[in-house]
Amino acid sequence: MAIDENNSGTCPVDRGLMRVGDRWSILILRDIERGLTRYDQMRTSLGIAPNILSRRLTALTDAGLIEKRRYSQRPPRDEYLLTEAGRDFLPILTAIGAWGRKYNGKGALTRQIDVETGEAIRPVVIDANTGAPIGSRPLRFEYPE
Amino acid sequence: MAIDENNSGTCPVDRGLMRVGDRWSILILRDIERGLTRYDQMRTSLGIAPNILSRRLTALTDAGLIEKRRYSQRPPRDEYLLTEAGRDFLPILTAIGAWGRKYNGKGALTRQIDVETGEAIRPVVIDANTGAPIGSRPLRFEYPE
DNA sequence: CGGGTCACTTGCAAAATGATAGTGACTGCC
DNA sequence: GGCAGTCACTATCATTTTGCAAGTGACCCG
Repeated sequence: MAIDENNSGTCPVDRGLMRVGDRWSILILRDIERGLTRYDQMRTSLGIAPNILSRRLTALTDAGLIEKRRYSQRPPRDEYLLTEAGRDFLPILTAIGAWGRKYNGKGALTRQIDVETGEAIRPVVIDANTGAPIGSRPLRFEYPE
Repeated sequence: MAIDENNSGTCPVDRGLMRVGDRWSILILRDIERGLTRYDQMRTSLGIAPNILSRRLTALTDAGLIEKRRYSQRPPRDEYLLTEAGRDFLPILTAIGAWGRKYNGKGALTRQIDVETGEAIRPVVIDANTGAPIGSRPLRFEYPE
């Protein structure tokens, strides 16, 4: 499916996926979060073909999730950093990770540790209004118009 | 990228994406959540080609996120329902939706309303240990071995 | 000057996706 | 009983995307 440039309907999920709707993009964001901000670091970490990596980095830059920053003039070297939108997406990564651990977690897995408490985080999506986990209270959809 | 059948490394995000790492799969889960559980409902809602829809439904069934249930013997009619793993993924959808609304929310969008309070939900990913939103406290990665 | 690193681009093959048409099992209508 | 219509697909083939391998250009280091 081509990524839809003109907004596709009224679904906010769809709007989100317009920007990060493929596997490589999400894996790239994960790598940047882990500190792998340079082209070759990502290429070897992901095992991705260089042309595909270029394309995805350009797409993520255009989508406003990352930006290129020159960290060395000579030789010219760039790194890719998260923008605010990109950083805002990271909690979703941890939620996907928690789900992946639960349903496909055979073997040893990387964990994220809260530096202060020393404990592994347990990501949960809640409704900030009620504090209740999503799924624990009945919801309904409200469609515009 | 082909969906990797043998587990790819120690990253739980990767493990999660192995199962739902494409746009259509996520959109299908969203549709089922909205009550569109039948083949033709999804096909018209998504505007997806029938062969692709079949393939995705089979993949999601194999991945254990949905299951086929016969709701009519004559004529033979099936619907697709979420499994526990599928329902567990839904909060991530709402988080993606919240992100999509924030960063690509031009125009009227569908919202989810808490039936009891009547208010639109505001999904946030928190760490169940500390109650703090992910991103508000420093974390570090712990790699196995 | 001859490697070596980094960050790519180019060309081509392989795989996935998408459009369109067709199939099979029925129901409901006249 | 015949024919249109619905639902849930499958089959075929064109298009698009992905992936591999090789090459390029800027630079540093000995």
